[in-house]
Amino acid sequence: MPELPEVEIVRRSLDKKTKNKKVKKVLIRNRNLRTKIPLHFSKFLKGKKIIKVKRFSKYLIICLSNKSYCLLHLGMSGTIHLIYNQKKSLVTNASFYSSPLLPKKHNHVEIFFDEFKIVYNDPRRFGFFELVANEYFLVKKFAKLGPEPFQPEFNLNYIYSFLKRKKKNIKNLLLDQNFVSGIGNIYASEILFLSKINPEKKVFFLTKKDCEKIILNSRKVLINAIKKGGSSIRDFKNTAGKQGNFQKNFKVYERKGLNCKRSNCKGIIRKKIISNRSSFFCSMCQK
DNA sequence: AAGAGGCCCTGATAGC
DNA sequence: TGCTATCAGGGCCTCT
Repeated sequence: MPELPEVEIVRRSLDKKTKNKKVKKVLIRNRNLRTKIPLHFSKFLKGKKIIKVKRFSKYLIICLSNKSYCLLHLGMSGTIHLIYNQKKSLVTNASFYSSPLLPKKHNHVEIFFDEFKIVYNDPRRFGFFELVANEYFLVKKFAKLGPEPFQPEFNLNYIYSFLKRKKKNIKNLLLDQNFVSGIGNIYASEILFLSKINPEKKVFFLTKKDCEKIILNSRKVLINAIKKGGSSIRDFKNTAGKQGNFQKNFKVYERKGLNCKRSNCKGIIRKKIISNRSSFFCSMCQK
C-alpha cells in the first residue's frame, strides 16, 4: 500500500485526532506482524499522552508524553481506522465501538482513547510496530535512511556521490531507501515517466540534466499525491475509510497497453518486471 | 561489496 | 463451481 504520500495522509488525521489525548487501553489481538509486537507494548503506551504524530519516510512516529516513541510502518497492506465510541461511554468496553467501514478480519491492534479508538488492520502482516525509548535511539533508527526528496540534502552533489561506479538501474536506485526515502514502486514509475528516463537506464549514464529532473519530479509527484489524498490501488484508505484520488493522475502505473499521455507521443505504455517489481513506462519517450 | 533474488503473508483476480 | 497460478503499493536477509 503505502508510500510516503499515503503515510503522510494517515499522519495528518492521526495527529489531528490523537494530539493531547491519553491512551486508556491497548488491545492486541495478534502479535505476529512482520516483527513480533513486544510484550511490554501495552504498558509502554497506556496512560501516556500523544504529543504529536510525526513521520519520516514511510514510518509514522507517535510521540509520547515521556519523550519516548512508538513507530508504525504500514508495510504493504496496513491501514489505520478511527472508530468512535457510539455510546459515548466507558472506553474499556470494546463492543461500544462500531463502524461499517471497519474490516471484519485482521484487526491486530486497538488503541483506545476516551471517545474513540484507533485500529490497526493489516491482512498481509508486513507492517510492524517498534518502541523507541528516547530521541537518541530515534535518530539512530533513521540514521541509515537517505533523505526524503523534499530535503535540501537531496541535491545534485548528493546524487552524484551515489552514482559513481554504480551498476544498478535508476528504477532500483529510486526504490533504495538508503539512497532516497519515501519513494515506492508506484511513484518510482511516475517520477521516471515525468523525467523521460527509461527505468532500466544504468545510473552510471545519468546526465546532470537527468538528475535535476529526478530531484524536481520526485518532489512534484509526491506533493501532488499528498494533495490528492494519496493513491488507492486496492488497499489504501485514510483513517476515515475513504480512498485517495491520485490513482486518477497516474501517467504510467497500471496503464499497460494504453496510450502514452504525452500529447505528442504515439507510444504505448509497457509493463516490465525489473528486479522483481513491476515497472511501467513508455519506451518511446523514456530514453 | 554491490546487487540480484527469495522470502515473510493473505487476498483478489485470471485462467482452466 | 472450484481448483491452481500469479500478482500486489515493502523491506530484510542470504547468496554470489
